[in-house]
Order: sequence, then structure tokens, then C-alpha cells
Amino acid sequence: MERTLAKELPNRIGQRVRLLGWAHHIRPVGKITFLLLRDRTGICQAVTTDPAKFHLNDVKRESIVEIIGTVKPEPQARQGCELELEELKVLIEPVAPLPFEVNRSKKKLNLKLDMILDHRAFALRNPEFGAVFKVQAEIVRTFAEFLRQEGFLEVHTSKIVAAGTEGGTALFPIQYFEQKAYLAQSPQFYKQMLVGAGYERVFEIGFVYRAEDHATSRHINEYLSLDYEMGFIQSYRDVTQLENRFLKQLVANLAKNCAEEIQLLGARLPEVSEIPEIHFRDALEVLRKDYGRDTTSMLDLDPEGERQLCDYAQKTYNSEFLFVTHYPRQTRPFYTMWDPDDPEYTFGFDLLFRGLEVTTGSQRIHDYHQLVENIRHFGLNPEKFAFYLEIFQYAVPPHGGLAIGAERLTQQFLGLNNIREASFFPRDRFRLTP
RNA sequence: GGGCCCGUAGUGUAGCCUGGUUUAACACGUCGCCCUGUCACGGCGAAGAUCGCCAGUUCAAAUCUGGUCGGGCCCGCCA
Repeated sequence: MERTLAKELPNRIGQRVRLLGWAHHIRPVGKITFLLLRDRTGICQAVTTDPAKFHLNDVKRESIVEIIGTVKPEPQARQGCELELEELKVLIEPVAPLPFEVNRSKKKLNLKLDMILDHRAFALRNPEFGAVFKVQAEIVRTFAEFLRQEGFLEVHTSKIVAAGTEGGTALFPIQYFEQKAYLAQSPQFYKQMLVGAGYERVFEIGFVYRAEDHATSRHINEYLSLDYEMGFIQSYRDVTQLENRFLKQLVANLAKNCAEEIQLLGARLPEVSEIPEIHFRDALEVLRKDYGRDTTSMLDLDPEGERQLCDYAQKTYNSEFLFVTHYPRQTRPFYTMWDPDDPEYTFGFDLLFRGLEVTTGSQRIHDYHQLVENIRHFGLNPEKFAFYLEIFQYAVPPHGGLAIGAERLTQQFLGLNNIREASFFPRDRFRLTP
């Protein structure tokens, strides 16, 4: 007898079906007992007026069971139908007490994050914890699908690198046979090199590593970076406008394909129209005038400033997104193109979403001599970057790109308190397992 | 790297300031009994904690002090 999935039950009314899954909840109510069975598609209800016949009261929660029965319409059941239990077999029983319940709401459970992460695989059985990653999968899927539509090639570049790339961020050193190497903090150089290689448009979805000693609700040391890089652009706006269109498609796809998960998590999807942009200089002026901030020595936005600018964007443009553009030259990496009309500022931008930076990008320098000059300007040695610079000697088109933190985007879409909730097995300053 | 905060049954908390009527309380879970429409089911009962660990103060420490280990949040930096 073929397996029927929980979600398919309403299409099987009148039929005798067989289901496999976990005993999510056994709820005796007088002479009748309900068995809630959970599989990858959801939860369905079986019922019997003879629980003793099936030894239902001896079935432990989270046992794997096989049930057979006839589907009958039942307006009082959540699915509008339920399974009249005819056979029940316990296939696999838990051999240890459950660390906590998985059949209650996240709010009701009120678990400390550490408890969730210590028992991560088990915790994901809770539909709410699990739903986060169905949404994340849709985010990643849409990113790839959208960029393929736009003529981008999906690439995968090495995460083992020889040189410290962008400076600033700390790198994890690793021993690579007799050489010293590092875990990549970004696919930055490689995606630019592949634009120069003639692919023009590439995107990459891969983990990157940052050895930052931070401990906050928005940082992890290994995160999934959604990167793209595109050649033959007119300006950085080609890059930001593409992201704007991606976000439109993403919200549409989430509404269509993740409605249940969004609802379960109590999340609200944002409206995406034309995302407003603000010059860094003007952003500081807003912070100074509207929020009373002292911006005299501000070369970058602090988290409070990011929240305030999002508040401003909401009030002024009715947008939950805001591009902040033209960051000062000294705070952006050496490959960032500066504004020739205003050389203190660059064509580098961030995307803020609900108070948090979720994207960094820029137009890059494509002229070989200018790039070498800027590496020196930052006090770095161009010889160290020879592998990267080589292709620029052979003509690279004007190009730009960006990187989105997948976990951060998930966190912001779903209103999660901590980025670790949006990572299956997060790596932070102290956590290396599971 | 800097600052602030938290460790009490399987889980989440109260009690701690102001040490002693505490036999360490409550909710969920677990176990037992009852309930024919539950979906956070309900009712009655039971078991379950040497209060993170070590030392000190005291007649007396979950409670005060110091150390230690584990954890959280914010800042710097970043996605």
C-alpha cells in the first residue's frame, strides 16, 4: 500500500490510506482519542473510539508510526477531514526522554536559544523552527532563479584562499600542507575575475567565514553569502535596481509559496516598490537634524543610525527598505570606485531593511592602473594581489555587484530575534557543535 | 577587545535586595485515574531539584562576598 502524505488527506476522502510519520500528539478526550501525525508536509489527525485496541495510550510522543485507516469528512477537524484509525504500528520509539516538547508554539515553549541549538535537529521538528528554513530555501531558490532569468551564470569559487582579501575583517588561518592559507571571507575577487573572464554576469551562493570576535544577535562567523557581479554597467544603479527587482520577485514568491510558513511565524511581508536611496552625506544630515545625532566624526553608520534611517525611510517614503549610497572612501575596500565628481565618496552602497544592513555592494574599479594606485593608497602591496590584478591588465568592463547575507535577510523577513535562529547549525564565537 | 546582565526539577520561570514559618513555589512535560470532538483539551492525584561549581562570612546561605565555569545582550566591526 502506497504512502499518503499528511497534506494530501483532503484529496483522499472515502479512501483507505497508509501514512508514515511522527506521533506529534496523542490527545485522549474521554472514550475517543486523537492521534496527530506529522510528516514533512504537515500534520494530520487520526481518531478512534477504541484507543485500547491500538494501545494508543502506550504510544510515546515522537515515535515513528505507521497508520492505516479510512479518510472521512469531519468539519470539526482542522483539515476538514480525518482518518478513522484501523491499524497502528509503532515502528521506532525514542530511547531517551525528549529534551522539550516540539508540539507547542515557540511562544509557549519560551526556550532559551542555547537549548534550541544544543538540540538543533530535534528542535527543527517543531513546525515553527522548521518553517524558518522553508522560507530561507525559497529566498535562496528565488535568488538563483531570478538571476538565471537575467542571464547570470551560477559559479562556485574556492573557499580556501592565500591572501587576506579585503583587509579589516579577521580571517581564519588554516594549514594548507606546507603553506599558510585562510578561509575566504568573501568570493569578491573571484566573482570580479569571472566577469573579466567574459561571463559578464555571475552569481554565487556559498558560505563565507569571518573570524570576528563579535557576539551579537546579528553576527555569526560562518554565513551564507548571496553574491552577484555584473559587467557592462552604466552605474552602481544597475546593481541596486537589479536587487530591487529581485526583492519584488522574492516577496511575490514568498507570498505564493510560503504563505503557511509566514502565517505560522506571524511574519509580515514588506511592500517593495521603488526602493528610495539616500547619499551618505544626506543620511548624516537626516541623523543630525531629525534624530539629534552628533555626526561630526561619523564615517560609517552605527546600528542606531541604521535603525533611525529606516524609521526615516518609513516616514518619508513609506518604505521598509533604503539604499544608502556613496559611503566615504576610507571606509570601503580598495576595489570600490570613487565618485570622480566628489572623490571623498564612493559608488558603494548598503541596503538597509527594517533597521539592519542586509546588503553591501558597489561599482568596482575596472581600470588596471587606477586599481593598483588605490591598493597603494590603502597602504597595501599590489604584488600580494597579483593573482587578482592579472585579468585587469587585459581589459575588464565597468562592473559592480553586491552580497546579501542570507541568514540576515531571513531574520529580517521573519522578525527573528537572533540570526542563529536562521542558521541550521550556526558557528559563533563559542559554538562549534552540533 | 570594551560595557551590562543571567545560571533554581526534563523545559520555562518565581523566590535572592531585606539570610531563619521553605517541607524551595508555579506553569508545561512525565506517570496514574476520570472525561465521546479535542486541536495550548479539561478534572483529580503522584513522582521529579543536594538552587552551575569551589571557597569564604555566619549559630544559620538558593539568598551575602570572592573566585571559577557556562550562557545572554549591547557596542566596536560587519552581511
